[in-house]
Amino acid sequence: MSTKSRTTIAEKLRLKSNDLTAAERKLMSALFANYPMAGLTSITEFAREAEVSTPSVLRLAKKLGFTGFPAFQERLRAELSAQLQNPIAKHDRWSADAPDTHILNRFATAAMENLSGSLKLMDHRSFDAVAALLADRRHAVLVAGGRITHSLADYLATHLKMARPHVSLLAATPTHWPQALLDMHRNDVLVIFDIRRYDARMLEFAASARERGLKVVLITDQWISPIARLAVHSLPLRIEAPSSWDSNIVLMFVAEALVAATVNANWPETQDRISQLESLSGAGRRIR
Amino acid sequence: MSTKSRTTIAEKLRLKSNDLTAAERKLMSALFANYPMAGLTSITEFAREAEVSTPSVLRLAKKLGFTGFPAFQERLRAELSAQLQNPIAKHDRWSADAPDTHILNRFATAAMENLSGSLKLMDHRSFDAVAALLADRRHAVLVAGGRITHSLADYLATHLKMARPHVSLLAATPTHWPQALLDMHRNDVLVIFDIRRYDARMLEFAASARERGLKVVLITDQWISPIARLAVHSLPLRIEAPSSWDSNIVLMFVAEALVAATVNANWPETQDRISQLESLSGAGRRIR
DNA sequence: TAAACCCTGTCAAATTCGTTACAATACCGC
DNA sequence: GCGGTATTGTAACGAATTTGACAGGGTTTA
Repeated sequence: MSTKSRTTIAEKLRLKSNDLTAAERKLMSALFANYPMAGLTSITEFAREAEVSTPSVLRLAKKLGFTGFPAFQERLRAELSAQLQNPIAKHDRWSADAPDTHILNRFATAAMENLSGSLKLMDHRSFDAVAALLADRRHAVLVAGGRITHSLADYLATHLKMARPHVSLLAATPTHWPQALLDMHRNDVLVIFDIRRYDARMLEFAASARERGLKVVLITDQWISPIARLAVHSLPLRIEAPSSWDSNIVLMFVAEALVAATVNANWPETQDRISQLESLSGAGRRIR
Repeated sequence: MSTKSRTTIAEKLRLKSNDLTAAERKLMSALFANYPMAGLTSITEFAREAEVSTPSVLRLAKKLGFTGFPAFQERLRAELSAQLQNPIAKHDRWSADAPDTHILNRFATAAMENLSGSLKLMDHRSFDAVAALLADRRHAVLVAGGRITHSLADYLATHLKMARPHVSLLAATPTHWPQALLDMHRNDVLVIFDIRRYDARMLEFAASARERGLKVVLITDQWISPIARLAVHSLPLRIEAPSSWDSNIVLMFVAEALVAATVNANWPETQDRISQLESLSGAGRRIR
């Protein structure tokens, strides 16, 4: 991306260190003492820190080729920002020979940004709390999704069913929703996927579920569905994509991570359950 | 060092995330997208970045308990400064404060490796060829998935249906499969998701489809399903995960990218189709 | 030693920033 | 529907910052 990686301010300073004046050296050493944070305050404070006058700071900035102090500061910020980026974010080329503009690469970049953005947005303690709810076998779990997210709900339910009993998937058709609540009881868990174009009927359903005493867990986007107010835990995620639709990859990411956490929480029983499942389905039909 | 480790702004935000207003969420999201640098510019620029007004920024700062924006900013700088001092904090930037061993971070790493591995494994020309097949409206498309991948097939079919006509999803139950072929003709396209624990019945089904003259497209894992021998195009992907199951995130990635490519290939018609869809579903029921 | 030059700080003008007050809008319950 | 509350943006004000002009002081060179 940024093939033209310009020299950093630190380098520039070292290069020019020989023809710096006394006041400028003071500034340089003050900056290096706490690089680059010292330069990110106001020009006044930076000057006071280095015990020089404000115009001296300005002169240094101009000497380094900037139009003014704000420009100098912006460069410092950019440097730091680049340095803070995820190591993984620094990919040169995703797909060996496809151009950067190829849709695969554009999607890969978006997916990556969504993923790291989501991890920053999401509270890992909420995640742990949700995983704990899902791991508690005393209470049933119902998984719900809207028009787009129904297949995600399906995915989560399918995997959860392998890990524990009493897991069900809410039907795709709203007319069947009320009866789903019939078999759910107080403190059972309802996991809802709801992303923008928030579904009004899903909100109503969540409200009835909550009235019945269910614990509502919400997996939503960065704009956060109104269901959040009813939920005991909300996991907000980033879902932007370079297309007409959003990308639901991070939803699946969370679904998989939740399943893994659930499995880990109760490994012995789960292992037993899985091996039983193996023998049951293995007996049914032999491959090849 | 930080004996008085006060809560970070990131934590404060997450704690309050449930009673933030829409504008405040925009700010939160913008801040996390580039944390904490986004908040270290002027209030004006930060507001513009998040697409809210400057007073909204101020209100958020006050809501978090600061006397004003400069106080808020100073705290961000202090955090950053502390973080830069200890190198350990640097790497663990995935989920702001979760340890590297946390399952979220382990999964994120795996997902990224799978993604970049898949892009290297996959030939982008095959991808383009598949996208072209899906974009050709003269031929119908049938999407199929096995026990685990059925929800992925569902996902792809749901999105493809929005982009073009004549898309169907193969039922989850194998007994219904034969009749699905009845309505398919020569040169129609069959997209199959098949990952390890390859399904023998799916192989049979692919064989009959091919006999009938369908073009089989396979989306599979790095060990490559036997269906590949019958397929005109195969997209092999990496699906390893730090859990008992594989990760199907990259399958969804490919599904989304294929949809985007299909849409792009035929934008005018698709746009028309989507707006028709909008008005139809809007007319059908009014929200609230 | 004196003059020329460079460096540095003080001061004030211009700009930008942060803040407050107020009005418009959206949202909610009845 | 309708009134009340909450939320958001616009506009204006005061404060702080940035910048340019100027003058004092130090150093070098003839």
